[in-house]
Amino acid sequence: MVLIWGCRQCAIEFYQMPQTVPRSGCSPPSASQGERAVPTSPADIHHLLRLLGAESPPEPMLHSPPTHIKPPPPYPEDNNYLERLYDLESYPTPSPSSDEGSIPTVAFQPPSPYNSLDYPVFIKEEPHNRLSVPGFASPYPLSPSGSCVSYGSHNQYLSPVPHHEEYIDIEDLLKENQILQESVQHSYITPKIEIEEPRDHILLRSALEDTTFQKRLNLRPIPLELGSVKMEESSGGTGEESLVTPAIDRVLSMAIEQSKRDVDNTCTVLGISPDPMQWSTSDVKAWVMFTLQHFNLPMVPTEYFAMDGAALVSLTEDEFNQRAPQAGSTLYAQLEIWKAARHESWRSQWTEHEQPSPAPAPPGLPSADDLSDAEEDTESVNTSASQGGGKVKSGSTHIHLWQFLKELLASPHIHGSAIRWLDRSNGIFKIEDSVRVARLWGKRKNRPAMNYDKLSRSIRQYYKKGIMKKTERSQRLVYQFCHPYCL
DNA sequence: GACAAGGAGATCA
DNA sequence: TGATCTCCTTGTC
Repeated sequence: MVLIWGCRQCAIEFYQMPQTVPRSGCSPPSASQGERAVPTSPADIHHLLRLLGAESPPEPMLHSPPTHIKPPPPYPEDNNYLERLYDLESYPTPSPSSDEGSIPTVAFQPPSPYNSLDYPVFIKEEPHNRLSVPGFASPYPLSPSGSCVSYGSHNQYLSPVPHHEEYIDIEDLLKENQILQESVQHSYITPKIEIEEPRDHILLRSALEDTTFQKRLNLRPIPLELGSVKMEESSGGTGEESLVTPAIDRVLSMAIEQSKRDVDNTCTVLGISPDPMQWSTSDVKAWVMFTLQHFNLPMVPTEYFAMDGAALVSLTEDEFNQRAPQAGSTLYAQLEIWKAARHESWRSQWTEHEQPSPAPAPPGLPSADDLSDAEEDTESVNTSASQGGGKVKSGSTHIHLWQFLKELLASPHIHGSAIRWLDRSNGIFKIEDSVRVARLWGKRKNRPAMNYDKLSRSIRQYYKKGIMKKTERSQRLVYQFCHPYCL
């Protein structure tokens, strides 16, 4: 690995590495204060910036000179020596009165073995020409003038930083600056760095767009914009606290965890494997219908997805859109999450504890076959109990009330006049006909004396269990499933 | 009167 | 033993 260019102004160093290239360029000169380069998951920082809605993300500044490298403007008489190489108009200069706020934070690719993870580490540039990287001490001192240097050939800069009272040879300074610019221009042209074509990472997009976990944890959602994430300046924090890496990693981690839970919950509800490759044709149909319903998307004929999981996985997004013009993208994106899930650890947990083939549905819940047959009259199956193959049909008396209510809600063409969704995405539903719902419940449970008073008492028991709750604006006969029971 | 909320004991798998 | 049923009281609309 050879350092090919180092920029003092950006505190970034480009190394020519066997398999890695710096994919994050300098912070755009137009970036406002407080707008910082954003790290991402170890998977791919650049992909994340693109997937966050950026159709034309900022190009890495590898083939054109940075606009902030230009002759220094005239300076006030008491300017610090180090400030002379800063473009005060295009980039914030570290304030002598504060270490925060104006400290540029940029992507930095430290040499291995300091960065075995092979992705940019974010550092801040501190006063006195020192680089500060959590867990990493740079072996390369900066030039005392603060200019960009190639440490491979300019390691003569080992002297302490001179104070501004010391004598400065302006000719040496200008000469150094000239060398710097030539070096910069050369390094922008000569490196033959192949930038991997980013691909949209739908898993992360979906995870980041889902803010339910942030709401539950009382976190403030981070606004995602084109190619960048604006972070609030930390107020009064230390330098390390101002780094966005831990924060964004935490959000990403929680988002991915949320996706894991969603997948697990859907597996439980549908009784299918978390691995789409193992899905049968009926599993595929069940998953498609479940996803369409979950996202309030228009239904499509299940014949369009009459295929097993392996065939489904091989479909392109265009092929999804051909089969479901209004829902294809969502189905494709959801399948991406599931495809990613099969590589994750929780899959092993599933296979260890729950063998899904054949997958028994949770007691009372509609199985995959059930969901694929929307014409089933749940009122007529109240006497059918466990069936062969390990699956429990929807007529089992061993069923929880909340499951039964969801079963009714899943058949709006049959029970829509008795119970219906008001806000499917938030799990809010309304009992339109309390007598009928209670009668259905009593029929299912073989409790002829069941009435709505008793049923509602059972529903209220769910409040303490966190299964259901009253809506924020209390309405009669309106209840809300708590997450994840609303899935 | 219908419904909400909740206490308390009984019942069932 | 947990989930639900059953009965009850109190309060609100």
